[in-house]
Amino acid sequence: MIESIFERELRKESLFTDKNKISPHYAPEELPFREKEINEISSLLAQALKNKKTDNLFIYGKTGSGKTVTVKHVTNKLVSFAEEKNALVESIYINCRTHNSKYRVMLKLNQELYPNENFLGYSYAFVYESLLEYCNKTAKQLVVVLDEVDLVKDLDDLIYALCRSNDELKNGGMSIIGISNNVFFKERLDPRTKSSLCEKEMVFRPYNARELKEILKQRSKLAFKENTVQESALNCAAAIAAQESGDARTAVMLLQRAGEIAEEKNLRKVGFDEVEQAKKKVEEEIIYSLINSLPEQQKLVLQAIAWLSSQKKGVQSFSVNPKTANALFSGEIYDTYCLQAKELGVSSVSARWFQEIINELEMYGFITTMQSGKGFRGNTRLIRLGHDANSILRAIKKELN
DNA sequence: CCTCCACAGGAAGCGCAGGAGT
DNA sequence: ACTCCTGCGCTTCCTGTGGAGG
Repeated sequence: MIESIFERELRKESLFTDKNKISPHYAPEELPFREKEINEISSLLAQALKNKKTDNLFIYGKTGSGKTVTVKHVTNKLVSFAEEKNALVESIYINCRTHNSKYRVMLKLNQELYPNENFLGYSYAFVYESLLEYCNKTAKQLVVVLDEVDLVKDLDDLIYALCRSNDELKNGGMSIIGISNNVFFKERLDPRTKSSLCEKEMVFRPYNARELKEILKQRSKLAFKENTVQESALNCAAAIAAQESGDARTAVMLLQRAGEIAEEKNLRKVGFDEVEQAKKKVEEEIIYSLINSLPEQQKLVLQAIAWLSSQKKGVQSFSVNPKTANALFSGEIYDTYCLQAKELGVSSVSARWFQEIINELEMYGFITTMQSGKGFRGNTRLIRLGHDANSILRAIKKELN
């Protein structure tokens, strides 16, 4: 029985030559349609090779527009070039989703710089000092890449500390590259932080359908066997991803899943239909992985929001203002959240902390909020779900069993 | 105009955990 | 083994804001 399954799987002819190369994590050698950006970042970072501090750079653009992969590409080249020329340059990449406070970022920096030592439990001041010491001792230029920088809670303090360190250092220096996919994030920054972080700025335009198709073509050559991917599949995946705000990650995932579906069906080629089928799968996967990383209380609040918006009936019919159509008041969300938590036998947080959760959910892009403005309940926020309510409910249910 | 409602968000502080110093 | 320290999630308390309604 089991052997026959193994047997069948073994005999199945794979469509892939190297499946890894069509996964969203794979960084190809060539980054099409980003030559201009690569050149700009390179000439900026070249200053570090001359042992000068480079201007801080702030990059924003929607998800899947190639920000992270471009920056990583350039910094990798920079470091290997520096090694060849004996220049004192080091680059550190930090994802602020997991390192979301100035302390955690500092900690991570030190752990990268001193891989054999443990800094857990030391005070912030100590960790900061040891970072300075590293620069002073080695006289290196550090390029610190802060990905998803908008998720750092005390970002003003962090940027201030990193910038100020340059004044305290006798040797070496520190430059920051901040990456964010939140367009409004910059406007909310403290003016001082803004001016120090955004010395140079870059916007990554989303890819259009034609560019996405080229990217997919390039990737499919690497990952699939020859002539296994039909033109129609590429077109379809590119079109879907272009609609989803030009996200190359989605495009690549679509083709990957479509390939798997085609294999399951024992097809020789990946076509239009497989991509169509992959679409639903990918959408759910993206939502699921986003929700997966959320703490329990945030999941519960999100569940309440999703539940309310799926239940919402009739109310929007007499809301004259299109701004408020389909939107929820934070008060009603809090009540539902408390109720649902009680039903599950879980404790709920205070109304104050609930506000913070709403803010976090907004930062992660699950919801959009706006000030109520004229005509509605004074000073309150209108909250709207950014994704399909039912998919979110399903994903959370899966999470909470 | 005044008061109340419903909310946003700042400030202070509390308990816990994990580590350092002794 | 103990005390002290720090970060962190969270609560409590408080002030501010703008519409609704008398």
